[in-house]
Amino acid sequence: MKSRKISVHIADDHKIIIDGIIAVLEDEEDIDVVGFSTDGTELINWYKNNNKCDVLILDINMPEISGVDVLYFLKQRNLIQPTVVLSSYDDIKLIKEVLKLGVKGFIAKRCAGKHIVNAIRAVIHEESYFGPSIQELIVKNFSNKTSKVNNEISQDGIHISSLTDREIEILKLIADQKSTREIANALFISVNTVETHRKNLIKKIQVKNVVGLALYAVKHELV
Amino acid sequence: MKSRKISVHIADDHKIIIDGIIAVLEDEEDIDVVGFSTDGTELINWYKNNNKCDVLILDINMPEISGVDVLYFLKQRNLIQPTVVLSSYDDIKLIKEVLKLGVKGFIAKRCAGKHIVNAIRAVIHEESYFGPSIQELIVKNFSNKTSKVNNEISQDGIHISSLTDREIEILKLIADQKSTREIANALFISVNTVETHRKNLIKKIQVKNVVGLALYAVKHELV
DNA sequence: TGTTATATAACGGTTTTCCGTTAACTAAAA
DNA sequence: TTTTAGTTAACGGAAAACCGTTATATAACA
Repeated sequence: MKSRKISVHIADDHKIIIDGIIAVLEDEEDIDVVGFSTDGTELINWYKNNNKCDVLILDINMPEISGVDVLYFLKQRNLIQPTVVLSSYDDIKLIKEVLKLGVKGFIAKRCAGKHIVNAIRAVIHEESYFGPSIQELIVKNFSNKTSKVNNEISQDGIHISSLTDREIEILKLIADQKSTREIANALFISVNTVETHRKNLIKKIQVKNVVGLALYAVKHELV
Repeated sequence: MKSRKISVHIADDHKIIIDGIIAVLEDEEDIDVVGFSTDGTELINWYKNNNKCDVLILDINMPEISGVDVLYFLKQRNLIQPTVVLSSYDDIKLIKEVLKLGVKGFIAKRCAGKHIVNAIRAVIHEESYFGPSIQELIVKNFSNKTSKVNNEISQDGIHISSLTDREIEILKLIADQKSTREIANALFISVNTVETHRKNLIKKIQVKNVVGLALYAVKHELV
């Protein structure tokens, strides 16, 4: 009656995390780590070489080619498969994006290792698994849906989900060292409009200046 | 003839890394993980409660109280002990700083897990252990000591070691969203001087504006 | 003893950011 | 159908950042 082991590929730019996850999974008899990648390019090449696994453990924040980029690559080739996404920070927008890409597992890195095991077992059966902090976030997001306090400050600062798409777009460009004029030209809007957006961002995020915006962008992995 | 196990405490704000290291160390019969902390405050409290371990595995980049802060705390209380420092980025200034604080082990997180085991075995015997990339960096730093190309651009951008202490000090304050006037007041120097430093920083680091400086500061864990 | 690196400071001019406020248009939601 | 959220836009004034350049003092180094 014993079925085949679950094969897992791990992608993370920190080798130490890969080794850690491998070590955690070694204790699980039904799970087998069949490969790993330390950046997005490596992972994509792994797929291009027709390698396969049952579950992909995917870090979002990798240099050059990010985890999200990899997911878009997989979607393009109809290779989307059971995946557990790892992220340093909770970000409801990111969760929504990877959810749309068919990802069912989502875990913050600060969570304990056992959650990875749970997540693997869940996604292999097409079930969803969210780490504890993510669950909270989703619940909060749903309950806030109709409330008017969406833009108010929570105990740990404003959440990125309260920024509009346009604001995030402009925030990214600011964090890319673009001046207001450059942003205006890039988006075909007025300099005044960009200034308004910047002003609103500074107010919403509650920082002092563009430096604060850049730090926020880094923290939420927008750069 | 068999001696006591080496007791280890692990401090890292990513629980998943802690669990990973624990799993890696589980395979080692002579090493025992006796505790862990997910931030600097927790770790300091652990020491305040008179807990002890043979080797401390210490992540540098933790929120609120950083690994370096913890080392200063330990130094103040003459509690400096065999320590392996973990860092996401190589930074010769950081290495020098922790070396001065008595740290003998230094590993980049991108390194494989086995290096941690090697490092633990080294520092417990008062020997030094540097991960592969760190070794390279140290060698490069020594060979560059007398050369004049110290400030030139390497393939992956300028290295933090080419910034002076004062520049790093000012860079930190800029990344802390302080204005030029605020920095001048804080350091009891002229606004003009701070502007000169900022200008030099932008030129040296090859960025466009303060946003670029902030990003650089984050990348090199100065914030 | 020159040479170099570092920290300090000044200055005039330009550009950009910052701040408050107002307002029009649109699409979606109550 | 009003209300709300989001995007767009404008304006005037203050503050800050940016840029090139120059210059002095000091300490360390060759």
